[in-house]
Amino acid sequence: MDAVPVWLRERRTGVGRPAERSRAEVTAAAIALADREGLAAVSMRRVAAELGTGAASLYRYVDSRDDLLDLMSDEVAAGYRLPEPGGPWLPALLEVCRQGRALMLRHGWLPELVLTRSALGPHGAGLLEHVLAVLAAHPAGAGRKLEAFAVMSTLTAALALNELNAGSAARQSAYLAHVIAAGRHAHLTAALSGGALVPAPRFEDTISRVLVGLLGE
Amino acid sequence: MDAVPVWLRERRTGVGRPAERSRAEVTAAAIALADREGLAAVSMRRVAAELGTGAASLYRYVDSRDDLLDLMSDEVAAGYRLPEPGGPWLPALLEVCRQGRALMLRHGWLPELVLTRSALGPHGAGLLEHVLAVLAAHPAGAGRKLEAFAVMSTLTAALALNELNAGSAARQSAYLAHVIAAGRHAHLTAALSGGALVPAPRFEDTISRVLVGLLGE
DNA sequence: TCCATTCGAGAACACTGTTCGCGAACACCG
DNA sequence: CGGTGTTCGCGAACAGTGTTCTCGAATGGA
Repeated sequence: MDAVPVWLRERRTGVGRPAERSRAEVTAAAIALADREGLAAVSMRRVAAELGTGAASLYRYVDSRDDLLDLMSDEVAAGYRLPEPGGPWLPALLEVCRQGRALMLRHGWLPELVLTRSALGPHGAGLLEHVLAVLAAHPAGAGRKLEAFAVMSTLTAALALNELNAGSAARQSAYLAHVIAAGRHAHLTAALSGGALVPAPRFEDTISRVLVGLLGE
Repeated sequence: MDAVPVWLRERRTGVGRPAERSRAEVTAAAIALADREGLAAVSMRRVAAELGTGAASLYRYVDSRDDLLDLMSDEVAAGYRLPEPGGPWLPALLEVCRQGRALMLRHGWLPELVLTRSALGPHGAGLLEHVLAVLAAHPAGAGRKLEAFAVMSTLTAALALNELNAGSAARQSAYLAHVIAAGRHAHLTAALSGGALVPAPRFEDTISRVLVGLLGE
């Protein structure tokens, strides 16, 4: 099997008929479509239609739909604007998470990709490099630093997903209301009895606490 | 729109032709299929074939495939064997995570469902009730306790997913090796130069640190 | 000019989730 | 016993999906 990731299969030399489009162009079309109609709308046919071509043509640029999804993830990761590493590590990592959250809220389909598929391409590797640079002076081992990166990504995506779904959570609370009405589950009832009065912890506070727990003060 | 979750739509009264199967039977067939061939193999036609019926028949028990996925998640959550709440909260929560991890390793399709869809049914609500009971004496607010539950679930699922994908991560490391060979990314190179010598932090240690960071000592 | 090589894309294949409609099966009622 | 109301089973169909095959068209280098 050739386990070559998308990012290593490069364009052939200048021989033969030149391509009318680029991989970046296909990726951009897919992102635009996902932004507009969600990840489920990103089918090969619809992306191709977005470009005014046939579905089969996309396979000249991409091996599969999954490849295209990986390209989309990494392309969005190009949007980070990170300062030079330096200074205390916690604020630096929080800034990474803040920007990650902003990117995910702008592209509502991203959290799902980040959570279920963990492929990092060039921009993802650059982000990881930045995090490791920020933690360069930290005494923790490499394993724990890599884990901190994974936890940061996962939690940022999960919290962003919660924010995005906050509107359409009627189904959820409908059933929870029923559970409360049933009488059992005293603690659940107490926790939710405040209605919307339950103060949701703020994003940065949560991430901050988790990172401090993981890496020490 | 009737935003009624699956768990509220109950069987009608004893009038009319009786059903030949039960919702639990359909759920069990779907779980068996997913255990054997993965979540992608769980199509309405294949689940129906597992039961020896036609695909359309399943819609007598379930409104959609998504409903069936929610039923599968909650059914697995019935597998928790939780002791009576009491004693210090940290070991009690760690026990929950340990069992969650075991369930997810046994059902490799579960992490994806837990991460992307957060519907909790009867057993999920029971689990949340247990966690809240364990934290009953804890001074944190309800919002933070609910968040702790979400973080526990998310992190357990994400770490289990990593373990499950550890074998087929050749693609990933192939590209990272290329990135290292490229010369840039000094910190990434240093972090991974140990090869397999990088000690992966242990599951319980990670979860423990995160929970302590979130909820205090 | 020729040609190896690449690209574009229509057609086809094997699927998918879901709906419609009809015949069959049952519980109840007179 | 014969309806009758209601539900169930499910074949057929619809609108899509990812992917492969194939072949004509386009190109740069010789």
